[in-house]
Amino acid sequence: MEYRGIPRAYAVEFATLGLLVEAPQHGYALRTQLREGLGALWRIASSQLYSVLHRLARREWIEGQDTSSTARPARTVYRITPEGERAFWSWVTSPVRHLRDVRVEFMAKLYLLRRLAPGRVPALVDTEIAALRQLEANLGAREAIESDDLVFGRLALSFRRSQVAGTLRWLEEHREALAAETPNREEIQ
Amino acid sequence: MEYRGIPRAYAVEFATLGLLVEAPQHGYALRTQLREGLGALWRIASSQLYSVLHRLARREWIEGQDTSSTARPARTVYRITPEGERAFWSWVTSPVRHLRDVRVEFMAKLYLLRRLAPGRVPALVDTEIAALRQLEANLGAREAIESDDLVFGRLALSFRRSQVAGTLRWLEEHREALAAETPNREEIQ
DNA sequence: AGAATCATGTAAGGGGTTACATGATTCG
DNA sequence: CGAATCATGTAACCCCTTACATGATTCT
Repeated sequence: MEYRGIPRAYAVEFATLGLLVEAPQHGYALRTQLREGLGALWRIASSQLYSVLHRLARREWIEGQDTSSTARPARTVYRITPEGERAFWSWVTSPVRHLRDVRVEFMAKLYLLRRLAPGRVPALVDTEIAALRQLEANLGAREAIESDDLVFGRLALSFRRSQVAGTLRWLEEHREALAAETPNREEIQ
Repeated sequence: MEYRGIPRAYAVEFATLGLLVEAPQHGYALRTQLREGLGALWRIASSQLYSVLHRLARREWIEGQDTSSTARPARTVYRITPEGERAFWSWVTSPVRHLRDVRVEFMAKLYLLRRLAPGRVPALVDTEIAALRQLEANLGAREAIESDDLVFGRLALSFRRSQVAGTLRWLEEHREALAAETPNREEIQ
C-alpha cells in the first residue's frame, strides 16, 4: 500500500540540513553540534540521527560520501544538495504551522538563522508574528471550542487565546533581542 | 528483546477509561463520546481506538464482553476493573508532567473531572498550579538554557518562563470558572 | 433499493525509543 | 594497558496514521 502525502518534514531534519549548509559533516559530528546548540530543546538518539540522514539522502537533499580509505573509523561525510538548500531556506524563513510548534520548531529556526544569517532574524520574527495575529483573529471569531460541555468549550478556547496572546507578546517584546548578533554576557542580570 | 519501563500511559487511554467509569460501553459509542466531548483537542482514528481498548484490556484495566448473541453487529462491551478505576482516579487528580502537556492532557483531565466529579475540579487546578509554581522556581534559578549560543540560551529560557507564567495566570484567573458546574450560555458575551 | 451509519477490525506504512553490536582511536 | 570516546549502525519494541475489508442495520 502507498503512504499518501509527503511525510511532514520534522524540525530535526531541517536542523541537520541547516548545519550542513555551513559545511559538509559526518553523522557523529552533526550529532555533537545538535546537542551543543539545541540539546536543551530536544534530545536525539544516535540511531535516530542516522535514520534521519538516510531519509534526507533518500530525498536527495543530502549526498553521502564514504571516507573509509584511511584506517580511521569509516565515516560518511554528507554534503547538502541544491534542492536541500532550497528546502532548508524555505523552511527556516517560514512561520510554524501550529502554536504548539513554537516551542521547539520556531526556536530551532531561530537558532539556525542566528547562526547562518542573523540579518534575517527580524523577518522571521515578523512573519511569525503575522501568522499568530492571523490565528488570533480566527480564534476571535469563535465563541467556544466544540464540545458537549459548553463551559469547557469556552474555557478551552480561552486557554488557547491566552497562549496565542502570550506568545505574541513575547515575540514582540524580544524582537530586537532575538536579532542581537553578539553574545553579551553583561547585558541582562 | 524486552521493552524496559512501563509505556507511558497516554491521555487517550485515560480518557477512554474515564468514560467507562460512567458506564460500560462498546468501542464505537466511546469513540462518538470522545469526539463530541474532546474532539476539538485531538482526533482519534477508529483503528487507534480499538488498539487502545486492546491495550487497556491487556493491562487488565478494562474487561470486554462479547455481545454477538443477537443478530446485531457484534459488539464488545467493555467495563472498567477496580485496578482500572484506581489508575484513572490517580491520573485524573495528578498534575501533568510537562508544561506542553497542559494543552491536551490537563484539559482532558478537566473535562472528565467536570463530568464525573465536578467537586474535585478546584483541587485539580490547585495541584496543577502548585506544580507549575515549582517549575517556575526551578527555572528562576537558571540564567540560560544550555547552548553554544548564549543569547539564544537566555532567550529560550525567557520564552519558557513566559509560557509557565502565562499558564499560571490563566489557571489562577479561571479557577472558579473551571469549577462551574452548570453550562450558562448568558454568562460571558 | 441504495446510501448512510453502525461496528470492529487488518494491512502497510510512518516516526521514535532503548538496548546492544562492532570496531577504531585517543587519553590517562 | 584499559577506559573513554569516536563512528555507524541493527534489533526489537513502542504508538500513530491512512486505506481498506466486512458485514449488519437504519434511513430515505
